[in-house]
Amino acid sequence: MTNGGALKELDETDHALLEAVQRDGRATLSDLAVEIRLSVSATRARLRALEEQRIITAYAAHVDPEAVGYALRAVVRMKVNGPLFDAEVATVLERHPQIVRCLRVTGESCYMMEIVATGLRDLEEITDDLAQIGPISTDLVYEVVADKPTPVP
Amino acid sequence: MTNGGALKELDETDHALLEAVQRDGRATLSDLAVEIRLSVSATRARLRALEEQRIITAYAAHVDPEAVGYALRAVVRMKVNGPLFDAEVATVLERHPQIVRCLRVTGESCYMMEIVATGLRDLEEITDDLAQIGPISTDLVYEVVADKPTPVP
DNA sequence: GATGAAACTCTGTATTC
DNA sequence: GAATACAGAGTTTCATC
Repeated sequence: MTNGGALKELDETDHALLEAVQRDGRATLSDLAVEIRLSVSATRARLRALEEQRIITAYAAHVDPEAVGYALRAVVRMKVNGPLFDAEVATVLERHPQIVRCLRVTGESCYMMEIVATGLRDLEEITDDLAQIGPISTDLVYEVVADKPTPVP
Repeated sequence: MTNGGALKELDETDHALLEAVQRDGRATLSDLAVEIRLSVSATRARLRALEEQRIITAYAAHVDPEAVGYALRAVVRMKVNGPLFDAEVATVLERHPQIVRCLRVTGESCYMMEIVATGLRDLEEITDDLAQIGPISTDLVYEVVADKPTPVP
């Protein structure tokens, strides 16, 4: 029987594997095997285990928003008065795929969102929608200074 | 000669390809070819072009921070008085891989950061370091409500 | 965890529309 | 620009040690 969920301690080799596959998600098993100094089959077994334990949650290509036409990136903070605005927020998130990230955080019931937009007009449309839910404050992003993978301690 | 950089209009097929490869970064060319209804060689040509134009910037595995021991996630906003604190910020980013994201934004010369930490003690160590650069405000993240790929318009 | 053989995938080149 | 086809190299998979 396969063990789909049980958490095991991650050893140094697992850490190296996670590090490698975050750096290059398209690396072949053979590449990874060389990197972590294991056979291909052992590498595959470990990678599978990490996937099945949902430690690796996905593999994805990164697309540069600017290169596909989003000249702007903004951070929007939104306060909500009541306790549960999950439904309203979910609706807006579904309506606007350009809200690429949304966090619910402490401090005056805030949501923090990251939005990509083709221009100010485009951004305004989304923020107008958000402002219906609660008071917002919008900051434009000058630069993504860092966007790093999860470190493996 | 190959065309490494020139920007071309992306058509529907390119959009479908970007969408597919963001959803599954490990999909084989054959998989992608089926999905976008093109031959393998045409699919490969388009994927190459997207990579060479730096529209696809990377492929990466996503690792769940919680699953590798980071119980906490925090958003830290930092104000800096002077104009260029890039060097100081770069140093802290290098010293703390747990600062997984850093944006430079409008509004009182702010940096916004996302940090993963094993606990409050761990988080405190990083925020103490940041507080040396400028005044900070820290919010804990209750929930990552959404983390979506770049939409292709 | 390693090995090796079979099946599959990728890459480059050539041909045709 | 795209489809088809072919071959060699590389990769994955699985049974076996």
